[in-house]
Amino acid sequence: MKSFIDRLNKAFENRIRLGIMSALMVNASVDFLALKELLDVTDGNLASHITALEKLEYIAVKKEFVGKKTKTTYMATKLGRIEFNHHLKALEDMIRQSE
Amino acid sequence: MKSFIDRLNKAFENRIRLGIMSALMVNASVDFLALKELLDVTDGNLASHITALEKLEYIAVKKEFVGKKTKTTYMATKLGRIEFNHHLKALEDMIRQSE
DNA sequence: TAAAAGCACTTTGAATTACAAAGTATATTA
DNA sequence: TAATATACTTTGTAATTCAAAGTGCTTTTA
Repeated sequence: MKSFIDRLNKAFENRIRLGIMSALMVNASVDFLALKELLDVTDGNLASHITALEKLEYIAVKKEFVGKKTKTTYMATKLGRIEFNHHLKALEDMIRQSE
Repeated sequence: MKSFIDRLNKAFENRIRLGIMSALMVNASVDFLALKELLDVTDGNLASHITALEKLEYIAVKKEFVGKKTKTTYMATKLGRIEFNHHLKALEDMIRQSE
């Protein structure tokens, strides 16, 4: 039998990654600057957490041109949504010690 | 205005400390061995997380004699319960992006 | 039009955190 | 009495997190 904490996803343990995912769960897409302001982090720090979530394929990046400038937006992938919901369920179960 | 992630309590970011607190929220008291088995961690690791929560006065230790042997049990303090509930509320707010 | 500033990063290095393993003291069981 | 168990502490390392600085491009400002 798996313990409660093993069902928690390590990718979402960090508050910033949790914040990124939360933002991308309620908003179809969010850009870099908005995330940076929402989470109040340095851009280097944000970029590295974004990269971590990207590598896991929990979030996807879209780069498009607005005139000559690139605009980068992020969104949760299907997998990311599934895993995040699992994580939340595991959290809930642990807190309520159900099962 | 405080961002969502600032309202999360760093003490509860780690999964093991989160697990300890969860266990102590639903059980009046839990002993070392039970926590160790519940969380499936080495005793050194568990002890250090317990110490961290103790220093913050989120949990309290009770040592009593059962015959000649000491029995150690842990329980959440009033402060610990308050802070944990705040943390859960902050988590919820962040996930639902309310406020 | 040259300089400054903004955006979205990457790289670097350092501080913090988390962890296993080993050691300790006491008590119990074989 | 030797082995095992409990509840730790100590030590050292590995992993994680983070700020700061640097980069390349674009836009704004003087």
